[in-house]
Amino acid sequence: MDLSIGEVARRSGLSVHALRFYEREGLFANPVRRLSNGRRVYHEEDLEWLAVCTKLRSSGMSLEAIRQYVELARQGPGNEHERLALLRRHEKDVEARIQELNEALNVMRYKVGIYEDHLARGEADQLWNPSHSDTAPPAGPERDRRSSGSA
Amino acid sequence: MDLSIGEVARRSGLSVHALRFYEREGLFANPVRRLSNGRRVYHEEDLEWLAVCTKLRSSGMSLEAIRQYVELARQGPGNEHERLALLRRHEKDVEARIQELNEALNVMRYKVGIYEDHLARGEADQLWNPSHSDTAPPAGPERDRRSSGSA
DNA sequence: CTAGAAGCTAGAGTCGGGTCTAGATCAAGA
DNA sequence: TCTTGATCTAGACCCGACTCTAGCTTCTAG
Repeated sequence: MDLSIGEVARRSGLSVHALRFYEREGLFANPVRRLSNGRRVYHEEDLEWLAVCTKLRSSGMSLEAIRQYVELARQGPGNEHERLALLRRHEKDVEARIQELNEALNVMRYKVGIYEDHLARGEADQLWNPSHSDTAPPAGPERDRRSSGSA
Repeated sequence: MDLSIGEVARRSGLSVHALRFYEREGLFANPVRRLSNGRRVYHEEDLEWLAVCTKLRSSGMSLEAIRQYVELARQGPGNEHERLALLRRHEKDVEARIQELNEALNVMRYKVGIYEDHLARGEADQLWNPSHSDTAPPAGPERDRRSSGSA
């Protein structure tokens, strides 16, 4: 039932380096125990916690925020509202980020659409000429006809 | 019509440092000209290009990718397919990123929901007890009843 | 004329999140 | 026994994207 650091690395997708680093940074929910020879011992629940961690990381949550979260959890019951607040705050951040990405996506799709149109019509040589406006995105920053923010 | 670096910084939201840095990195569509005293001169179109740049940046496109893009554009007509490919590639990346964020969001919402439920029922003291399972997210990694990946 | 703001360059520093190295120890198999 | 491979620690290094500093010049208002 005991897992070596190598095994955990393999199964979590993190490197052994990263695992030791996470430990130093206080990111483990339970302290990592050692064998008498000094080697680290992990268990299934560490893997589960790491899975949660990497999910949070993949959403852009900083190691610092994760550390705060585990610290609250380690203090035991009584601070659930704080933990909830922390999660909710990050939830808002992620929503905002998705929003931002979608906006950028709109701009890019607009530009891609223009490229495709012009290429399809064989007008590509006109397209890259400054003073030929093609850049105003749906709700973009360009304001009139004579601009070359293109490319 | 000429703009100083300070003016451009103010209007673009980038710092003067960043503007000089971007220039060194070859991110300007047109080379930045200088006054006889050595000072940089910008124009409206630079501002427009910077707006596009910052939009791409905000979507996570690296300066390196942006540099590749402007280099293609600077080479003039003939490589439109490459530019299109570059944009499309990044579009795919952004879509994947949004997907990833949404997945993390689902996990977080699931956890937040649990916190709320239990808090509402005043069962908070039970909630943080390992061996009390509450963590399996909609399609998460946990596989059975006896785990403590919680917190 | 002078102070202060703004610009210039080259290069150093920062920060987050790891990654890698050196040098030592330890365990298992041929 | 000897080798191979996994592990250990402390600490150096990396990368991207800036940010800031030092030391100097140049413009502008009073």
